[in-house]
Amino acid sequence: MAVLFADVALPVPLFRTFTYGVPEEFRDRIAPGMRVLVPFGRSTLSGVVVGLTDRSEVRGIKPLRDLLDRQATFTDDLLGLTRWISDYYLAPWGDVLRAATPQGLSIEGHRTVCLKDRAVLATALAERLGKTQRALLELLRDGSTISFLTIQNKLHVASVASSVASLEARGWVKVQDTLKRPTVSVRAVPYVRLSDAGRQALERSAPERTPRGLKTLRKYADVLADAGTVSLRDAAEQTEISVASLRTLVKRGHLELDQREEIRDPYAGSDEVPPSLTLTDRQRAAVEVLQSALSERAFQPFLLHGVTGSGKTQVYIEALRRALELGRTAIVLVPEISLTPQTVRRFRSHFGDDVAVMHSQLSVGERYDAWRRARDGRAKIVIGPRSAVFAPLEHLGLIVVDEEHDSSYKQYDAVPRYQGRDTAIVRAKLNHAVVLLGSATPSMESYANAKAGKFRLIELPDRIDHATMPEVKLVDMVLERKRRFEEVKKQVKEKGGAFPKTLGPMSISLTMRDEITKRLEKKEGVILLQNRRGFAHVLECLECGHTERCKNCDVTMTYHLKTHDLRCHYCGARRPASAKASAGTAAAQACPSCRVGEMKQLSFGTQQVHEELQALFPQAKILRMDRDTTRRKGSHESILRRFGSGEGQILLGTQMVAKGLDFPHVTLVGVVSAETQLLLPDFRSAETTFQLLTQVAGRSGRSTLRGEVLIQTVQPQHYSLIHASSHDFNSFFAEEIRFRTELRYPPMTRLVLIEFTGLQESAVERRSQDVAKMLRQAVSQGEEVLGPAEPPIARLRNLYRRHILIKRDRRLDAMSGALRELIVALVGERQEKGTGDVRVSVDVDPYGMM
DNA sequence: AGCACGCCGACT
DNA sequence: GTCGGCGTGCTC
Repeated sequence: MAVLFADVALPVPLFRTFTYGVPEEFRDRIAPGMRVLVPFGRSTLSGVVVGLTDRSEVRGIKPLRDLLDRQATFTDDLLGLTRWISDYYLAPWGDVLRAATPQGLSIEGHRTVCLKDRAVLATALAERLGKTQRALLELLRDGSTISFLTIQNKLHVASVASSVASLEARGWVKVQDTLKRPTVSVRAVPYVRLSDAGRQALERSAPERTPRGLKTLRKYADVLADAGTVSLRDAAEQTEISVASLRTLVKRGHLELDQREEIRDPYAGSDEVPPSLTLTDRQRAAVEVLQSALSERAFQPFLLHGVTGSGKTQVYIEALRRALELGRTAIVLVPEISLTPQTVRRFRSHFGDDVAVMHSQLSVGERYDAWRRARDGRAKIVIGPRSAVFAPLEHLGLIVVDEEHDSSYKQYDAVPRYQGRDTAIVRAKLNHAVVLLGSATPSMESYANAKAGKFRLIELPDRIDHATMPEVKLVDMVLERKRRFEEVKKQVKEKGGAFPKTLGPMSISLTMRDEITKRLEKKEGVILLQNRRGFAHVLECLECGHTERCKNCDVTMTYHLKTHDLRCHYCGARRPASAKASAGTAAAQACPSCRVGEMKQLSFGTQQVHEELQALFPQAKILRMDRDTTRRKGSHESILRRFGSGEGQILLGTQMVAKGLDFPHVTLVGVVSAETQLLLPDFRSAETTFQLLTQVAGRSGRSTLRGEVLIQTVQPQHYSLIHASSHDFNSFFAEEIRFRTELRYPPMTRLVLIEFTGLQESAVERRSQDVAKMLRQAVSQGEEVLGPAEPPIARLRNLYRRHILIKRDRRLDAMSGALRELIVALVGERQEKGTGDVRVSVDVDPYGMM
């Protein structure tokens, strides 16, 4: 076949490819998967060749401008995979390919303007000009060349193109197309460390009386205590001292500087001797099954359900070893939050430089190098978060998805909104590879698949070290409040004085307080989980713990302060906040269930819990770990190190403390409020609650010391809590799947969420109503349209929001027909930012629907 | 998405 | 009479 035409996918919101002519010079080496530079309208874009042909019907074909690769960036299987994502998640293929392109390779085209001749400036400015044009000339006055984008930002105009065109037509300015090729190269970077002189200077002055001149140095030394040599940039970032100030310290001789070649693999050289693997019988059996699947070289999906501490990672490692022995490569997907140096070290200790790590926190150069190592076959295992599913490995034999239930596998905030785990399964299918999903708390989707025989189920029901599962107790906060009340009453009686208006902070119950006290006395560690994601407003009865749920959707209803009503954000149903809402008094609302208690809005912040704890245990050192305290690089590890070394007795944190931590001295894990998760207005709230509690419970008693877990809740009778406390996944699954079936939620159905946002609420409402009407006309058997409804966060970043939810029967194939056409049209619609405009986005298989 | 084309108000 | 507002349509 004579290669004359190339079909190119471009990053534009169009569900089609474009055909370009292939110039003579490229014909012998162009191949699908290569990136090319093509003229598109007035601009130049970088796209990907997805097909080559010798004939084309298309008229007005332009030749492509340049071939950007010697070796295809995308292998055939990645073209197929991205194509599938494009079809399934309704995202333009070009957008998917861009998301799969390593950052070091993406080429951005810029159009720039400069004065044609400085002499004409005076002439030009003398003419009558529009204000944009005049401002533009002023910017160019000094002869500089500026990109369109920069001009638009500086002049605060939406588009500068017409003004430029007008100036260009009169011959005053010159327009150029420039392409910024990323320059990824080896470069030297400055490193700093404390000099002897600096160390001595610090030793001479007592820490508490540091002279002003040494304050900065002291801060440096404190923050980077045992870090040794760090790059200047990292040092500045971690100490929050400016680079300039650090350089001053260098000048004074307190710090030393040296140049090093930039280390592109930040994990290199950290290899340790691999801990010897002695597999339990269960683990060995699991590996055997995987081994035989690997040698069959056929697509086979597995679900590895192993309780916390059952040694899933060892199974992964053994399976990886077998895959490599068979001459195949592998991908290990881990949740973003778990991709710590610790995790990486674990794999590197076994596979050394065969491992490449892809991580969003790596620099562009590091990421590019990891990508290239995989592409060239120098790395055989790629570890990374969701996006590592695009690792350019050939001979792919195994994909491991650790913590497969983790919601971070779903991209929700950008196109393509793909599910990394599901994409991994498809990739494995395309490559005749084995995919291994692992979790202590499998997602409903995966476990249902296993039960249906679509996945092969491997169970690891025992903890590896014969440690017993911790004892989990539910603390009934309604009872605790009564206890507290009685206690206060007693105090008032004994000591006299007025009865306090409030009972004070109540996030730590008496039971919890007593248990923490015991641990502090025994010098054992305590981990407290304070999940603060409960930002949706929920009303709860202080007496019986009752919350209002939607009759159609059985999700928690969200309280709206302004209108004083409760709304369901799935179907849009609303009703007054309280049946007998008191007319005059805004405060007291009686509970419709027990008729006694008051419905109150719940909220506990991390800060508040921290203060309360500190007041209860003034002598204890409490370490906080949440997004605020771990923002800086390395602070995550530093907090954990301090806790591990016994410097802090209580570790208080968000979800972060639930995952993978292993501290033998921890014998108590406390959950401040199970409700923050459970009451989220989301059909998955029971599932995520079960998962979170099981994960966090696994942190307790990781050694010979028996662990205990206390979960504070106002609904101790809730099945997700009961089954979490008895470590009974199967019962939880059975109960939850019944609920999902009854109310038609995944995995029994598939969802598509359509979101409308805009500055004008009326416009958003109108548009969503119109679309809902059209969708209702387009649906067929087994499909239903819910909404539009106001989401719990009804206004976000100044934009009003509405949601439409489409439920489709699970047995239906991928969307097709009128419904699909309609939604594709929505995605391809112009998305302007004007006042009256409404943006539409589509999310297939959505996760959070807040 | 960009960008051009094209039709209407307000400023020289 | 032009400048520039954004509605509509196209990009191989």
